[in-house]
Amino acid sequence: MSHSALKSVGIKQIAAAAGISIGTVDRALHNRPGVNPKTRSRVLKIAEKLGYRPNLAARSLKLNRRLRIAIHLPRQIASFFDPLRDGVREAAAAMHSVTVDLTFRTYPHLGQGDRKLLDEDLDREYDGIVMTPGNPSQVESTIRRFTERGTAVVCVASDAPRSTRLASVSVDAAISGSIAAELLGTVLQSEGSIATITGDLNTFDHGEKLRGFAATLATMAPHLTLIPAIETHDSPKKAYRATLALLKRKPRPAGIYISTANSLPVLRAIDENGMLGRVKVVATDLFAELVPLIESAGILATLYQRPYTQGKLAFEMLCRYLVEGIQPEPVTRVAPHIILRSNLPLFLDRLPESPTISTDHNSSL
Amino acid sequence: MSHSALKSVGIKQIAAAAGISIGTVDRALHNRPGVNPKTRSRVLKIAEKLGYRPNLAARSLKLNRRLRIAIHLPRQIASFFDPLRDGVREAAAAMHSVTVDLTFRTYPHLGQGDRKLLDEDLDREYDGIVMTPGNPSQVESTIRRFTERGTAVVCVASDAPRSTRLASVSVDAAISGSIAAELLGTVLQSEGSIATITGDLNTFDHGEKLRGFAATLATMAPHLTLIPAIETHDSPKKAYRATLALLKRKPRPAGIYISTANSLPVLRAIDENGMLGRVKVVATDLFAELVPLIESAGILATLYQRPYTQGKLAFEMLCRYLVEGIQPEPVTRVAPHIILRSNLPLFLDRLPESPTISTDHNSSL
DNA sequence: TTGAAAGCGGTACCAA
DNA sequence: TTGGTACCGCTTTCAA
Repeated sequence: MSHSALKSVGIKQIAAAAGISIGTVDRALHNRPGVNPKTRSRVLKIAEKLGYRPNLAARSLKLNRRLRIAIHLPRQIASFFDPLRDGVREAAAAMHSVTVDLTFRTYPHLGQGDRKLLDEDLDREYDGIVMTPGNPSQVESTIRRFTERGTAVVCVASDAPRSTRLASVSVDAAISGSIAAELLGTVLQSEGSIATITGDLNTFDHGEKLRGFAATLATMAPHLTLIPAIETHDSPKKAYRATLALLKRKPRPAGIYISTANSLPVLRAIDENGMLGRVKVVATDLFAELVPLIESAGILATLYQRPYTQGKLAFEMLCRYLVEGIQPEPVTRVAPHIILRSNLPLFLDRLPESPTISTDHNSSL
Repeated sequence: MSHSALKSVGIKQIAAAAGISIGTVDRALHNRPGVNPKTRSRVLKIAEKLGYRPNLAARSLKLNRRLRIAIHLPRQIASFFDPLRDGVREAAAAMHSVTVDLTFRTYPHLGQGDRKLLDEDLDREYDGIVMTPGNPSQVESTIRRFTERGTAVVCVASDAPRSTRLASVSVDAAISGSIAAELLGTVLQSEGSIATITGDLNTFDHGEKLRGFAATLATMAPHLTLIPAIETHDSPKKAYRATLALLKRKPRPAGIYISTANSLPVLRAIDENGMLGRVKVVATDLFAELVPLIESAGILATLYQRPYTQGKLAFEMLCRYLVEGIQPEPVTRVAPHIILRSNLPLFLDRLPESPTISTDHNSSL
């Protein structure tokens, strides 16, 4: 099995072994036209036997490729998408074999202007695109047109499972919901009702979270009753008002699961009612304003979706595919981190410090 | 700030701009002897202005380096160190710019034969070593001798903070302990006592875990009393007997924190006393036998130390340093994953399937 | 102190 | 269908 590759074999040694020229070896190895089938199979066999591994440094030196990749993400919610962009940038900077042209394209909200911006880029001949599908049914056709033109599309943060995207990277949304249910079920040991607050149930990720939450609550915490989900559509005002209404219910909900990173208005409403720490809250993601609330046990836990890691993984996949032709796993599910009071310090250095205004821009690496 | 690097600048462009030859440019850029200081500074300035980034593909093609790296790890506990080795292998396989010669060196237990094996490798001229320090004071001198000979040492899974190691990668042990304390403190709401079971308090990692556990228990769960720690020194028999003795105490401990991956004998003893699920247990790491116990709520949670990630990170650091000369962060702390019933499925695919017998071997990539 | 040139291992083009 | 060769950007050796 193991080849003592003390002297690495190249096309030269293959050519010598086959008694032909390196040009022919190259053509054979790459299925290029104009090679005698017999020669070809002989070359392939020798290459296999010698354990030939192409020297990627030499290849990339010669080809000197440029990869044009567009990153289509919403500006909101910045505490999530900014680090996601950082992850992409970091991964791009680590690419040694290729020059990567990154173009960041930014639209206001999930599902708000995303499609228009994508359409603008249709004829810009990108090699690949990283994007977050808001409402999948609205972007499926656009994704299809990209892939038909040879642009590989990777979904990040949410998925469009029925589209022609190459791959997707996101947290396992159903399990995120399950974790929230288990945590609330463990802490709340007597009967009570539980509310859930989400962004938009049409977004695949959001819907999955609530399905997972409901399922686990039913099995692991049957003493807790689930109140129908509230959709805020990323509107702080709506979220705030809905929470106020929630807290007026009789009986008052014992716990709340906020499945979007947009949790501040909800928490403000809870705080103003003096219920912080009394209503048990599981939030989503991490940003500066959440830190004191976790430290003071104002919220029970937050499920950190590791945006940086997601961006990095999505980009790495896309590049491996474009450069080496390696087909990625269609679905990669990142495990969310459960952030409690005790392990919060581990995550503080990943907080985006200053909420800088990010504008569309182009960076060449 | 941003250079429109549309045509990437190389030493050729610098040479042209300076009106000299590429040979001199190279010498100037690399601080090689025999360059007029004035010429040198002029070259550096131009390189800076042009935003010169060396073409790593060309460099590695020319240099065609081989990196010799030894991986010194214990065989036990395999469920931890096997995936750690996999992480190293994976990272090595992903190295494109260099040929990596990996040599795996394996000794029975942490702190048992590690030093002898290291000494054997002293004059083998490795470029780097990845190792787990058992008792730091015992390996510090060996680490020093390696670094003096120009072999970079990276510690993984535990640290030897006072040694001359280049860097260390491990979970944040103190916080692992804190998490365990917080979980037990949340679930156990009435008064009671808590036991801790560890490997060897001399191992940096183990000591830190217990310190973190004790500190957090005192502040976040003052209703729980801490029983003095039990050291098992990786002996299953000792662990089993100590647990039996523990369960005979009056009052019986309400919770147990097992801070080593060697938890099976403890759990067996608990099970045989019919106390599984009644005594709340927080374990460490993940392996096949633990899975049904988590699924059935026989244990509360396990703190997964992500051995695969640790191995990958340690190796990547070492290589970045050896290849690009980039000084790594001296200390990298990985956040442990809190595995509960609900998120267990996310981690099952990382389980080592068949406990294959691993022998020392050499693999060339 | 500097310049000129040979190659590292592939790819691609032109000639046979 | 094949062989020969220039070239990618950098390092290194030899000559000036």
